[in-house]
Amino acid sequence: MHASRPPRARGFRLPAVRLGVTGMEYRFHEIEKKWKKRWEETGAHKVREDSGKPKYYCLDMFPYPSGQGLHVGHWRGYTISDVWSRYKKLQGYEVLHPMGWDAFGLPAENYAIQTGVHPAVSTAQNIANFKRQLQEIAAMYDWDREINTSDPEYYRWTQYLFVKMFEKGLAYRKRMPINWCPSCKTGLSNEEVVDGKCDRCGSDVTKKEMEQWMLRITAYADRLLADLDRLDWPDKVKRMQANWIGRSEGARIVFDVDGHPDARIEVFTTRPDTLYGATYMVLAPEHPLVATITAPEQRQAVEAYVQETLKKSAIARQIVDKTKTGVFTGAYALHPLTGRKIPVWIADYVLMDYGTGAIMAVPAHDERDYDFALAFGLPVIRVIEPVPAEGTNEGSPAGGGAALAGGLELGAAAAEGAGTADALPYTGPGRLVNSGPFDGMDNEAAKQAIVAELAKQGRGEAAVSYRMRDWVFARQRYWGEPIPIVYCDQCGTVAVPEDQLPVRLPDVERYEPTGTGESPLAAIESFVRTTCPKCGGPARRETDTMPQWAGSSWYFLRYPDPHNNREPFSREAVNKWLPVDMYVGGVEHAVLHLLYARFFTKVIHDLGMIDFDEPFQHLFNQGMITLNGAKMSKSKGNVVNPDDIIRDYGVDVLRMYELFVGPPEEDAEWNANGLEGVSRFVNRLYRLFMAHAEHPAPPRDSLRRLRNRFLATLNERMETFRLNTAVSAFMEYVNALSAEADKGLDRETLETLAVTIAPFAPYLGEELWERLGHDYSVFESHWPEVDERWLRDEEVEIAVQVNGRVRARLKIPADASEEQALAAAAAHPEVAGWLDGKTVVKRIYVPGRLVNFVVNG
RNA sequence: GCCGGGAUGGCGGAAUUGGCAGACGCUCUGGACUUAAAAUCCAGUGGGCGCAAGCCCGUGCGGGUUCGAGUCCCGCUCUCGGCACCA
Repeated sequence: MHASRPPRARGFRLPAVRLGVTGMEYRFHEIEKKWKKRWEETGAHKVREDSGKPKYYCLDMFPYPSGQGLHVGHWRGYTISDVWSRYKKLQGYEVLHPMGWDAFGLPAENYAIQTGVHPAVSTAQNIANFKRQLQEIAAMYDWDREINTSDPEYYRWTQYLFVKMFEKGLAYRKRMPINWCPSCKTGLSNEEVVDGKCDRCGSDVTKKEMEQWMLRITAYADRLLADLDRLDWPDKVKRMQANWIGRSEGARIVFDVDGHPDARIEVFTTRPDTLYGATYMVLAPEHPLVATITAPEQRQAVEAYVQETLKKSAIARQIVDKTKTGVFTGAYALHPLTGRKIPVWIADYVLMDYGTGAIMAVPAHDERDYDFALAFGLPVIRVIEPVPAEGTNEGSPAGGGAALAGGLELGAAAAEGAGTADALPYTGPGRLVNSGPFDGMDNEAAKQAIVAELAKQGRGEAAVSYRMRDWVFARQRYWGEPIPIVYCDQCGTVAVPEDQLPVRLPDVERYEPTGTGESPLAAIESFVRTTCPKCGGPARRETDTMPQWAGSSWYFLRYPDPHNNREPFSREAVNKWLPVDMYVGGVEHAVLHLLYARFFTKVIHDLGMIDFDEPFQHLFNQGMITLNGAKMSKSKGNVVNPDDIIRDYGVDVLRMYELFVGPPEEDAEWNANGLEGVSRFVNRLYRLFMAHAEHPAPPRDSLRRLRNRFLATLNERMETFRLNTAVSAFMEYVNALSAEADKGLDRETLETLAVTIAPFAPYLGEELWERLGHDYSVFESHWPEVDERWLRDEEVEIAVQVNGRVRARLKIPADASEEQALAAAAAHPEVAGWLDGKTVVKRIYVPGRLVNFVVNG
């Protein structure tokens, strides 16, 4: 808990307290109230489609409106994006900076199960509270464009997009094992399984075979990977997505099964070069061939093992200690090139949903296969021998280029390395042995050669596999978009036609699952029973709903045209505003949301509905705010409520502190003293400004110089997104102006201050701007230009070093020649002492920076 | 295990392409104003030695390159993320 502070009197002091004749107290509550009202009246935050200005789309990741409300950690991202939006507006852009609600989701449904309050009701309440809190931020959201994913007028179009995918074959049904909670009697998504237990009740999660709606995201794997290159995103996020997609190149190889002429085992491998080292095969326990090929005497053991595996959840199967288990099927595969008999096993270290669900095991060159072979006494055949690469000489301190010297050391290095490189399993590069016609071949070349030979015989081909799986798109939950599909005995699986959308979520009495693994919708007869859109005969509705990720996968396309009731968006509006220029949000969505949104965008592009195929040009991940080193959360009891801070310090101070707290992309610890410091600064700025606003002084060079330097510094810090140092720049500038203030401040200094502070502290910016006599909003003005002339000095101070140590500082003309600078430096009395009696062997001059004399003796 | 980020005063953090380490803020100390306090303003605040001028040390640790390294290279330590039987 943060130190609770006594309520401050500052904000509540009512009479205008005059502080001498020069200034007034900064009464933020009055100022906030005044400008809030004015913005409302003038429609200050409405986007003007016809302004003719260049567009800028600055988007926040829209929140799930939880019952917890916002804390100061949430404020950080919203502040960053709003400062950026306002900055862009002052630079002359028409800025779209919208906000909405990712309003479907499990918490509302769980709340309904506990209390019976309809999710629509609790969600509406939460949205009202969130909206109130978000309006406190003073962000320039255009609330006319508010989006709610649980609104039928919105999810109608989510369903529409699903239908389009269904028509394209991108949405399909598949029977597969999913996570299953035997106590809650419901299927669970991976997110709902924590450490192998049900997030709701804590029971051990098992697996259950169920029909699932899937989206064929793997069809886009290549493009999702390749197009990352075009994005201006943090490397970390790109890397996470690339890892998630997990492309690997290799080969698909077909093995015949001895005594089963119809059975063929297909494997995927990245190491076709090790084909001659395959000493056994492994099928995933769920593999369809298991039932076919298992020998009668092994059947009992195999079935027992399969049952045991199915009991484990995917999670439990992964967090085990990796001890290898498995059972021999009694069947033998035939090596595609030698015809050698290879025993076929099943083991849970082979996963059904990666590759082909079967592998050729090469224990000599794969750690997992080696462990398994060791555990079950299977043979190990070495087929790759390490070869000391020529020309490399890692031990040489001189680095590359010393090929001859390296060659001489080669013998010793090879002998030394041989002992370790001989050990199995060996996964490095080398030369083939025990591989028939391929012996002696480099293993990389052998990959090609062996695949070519297999292809010639029709027993294999080059192949690419992805770690990423297709997207399980069905949930057995109430509070989500109904999947718009109807099952007809005559016509089969039929999509609900466009003109019958939305399929509305009906009211239900009970939100608990039905017990059959179906969603609560299955219990509503009036919902389930329908007529087939094709033949008009009796039909049943799909009762599963979409996952929470559905609505957020395209919401950014809706903001440009949020009230369109004929289509999800007009092509023209979306092509005008998209791609999003700046997307601000937490890194926790690095993979799921951002990958799904990219996938949807590409699909929508391929449907011909939009011209671009990447939604977010620039992504920025803000760091979290921590308190006592931990992420803020109500359950941990370490939240700071923004309402309290606003009451005591005002909105502008909180905004500036959210930036000043640290580099925006890094986590930062909340510190009440730091907030106090920012508050002091804002008050100092206000007093300084007010002391001179009535009667500005005539301009003078020292102020011009300060102003232009400040602007140049600020611009640089804005453009590099170092917003914490941008706040520092204001502090430095105000400190410098304070030192000059006894001679007065000119009007341009004051105007610059008012305009540049406005994105950070919009209320204060407006107030100061008005105080200078303007009768229009500061945000209708322009970000000031830098006059380069004032950035140059006639005189610069340089450091004079002797042997790299600073011995004196010296002012010289900025345009001094090297000779002049060196002469002046050598003549400096402090320096002369250090040069006395020494020989100067080298002189370095870095213009505007320093002189260095290298001496010896 | 694999991939990646980070380590700078009492604290949060600044430092263009290698060029005056510690901007800015906090904390603390002293002073001004006040009957007093709060607020505000002024000065100081990395460590050591010194009356002082000043000198020496100092950016996680050990090496290296360079006239010069927080920054570049090699080898470590600790720490924080992500992935984790993906064939």
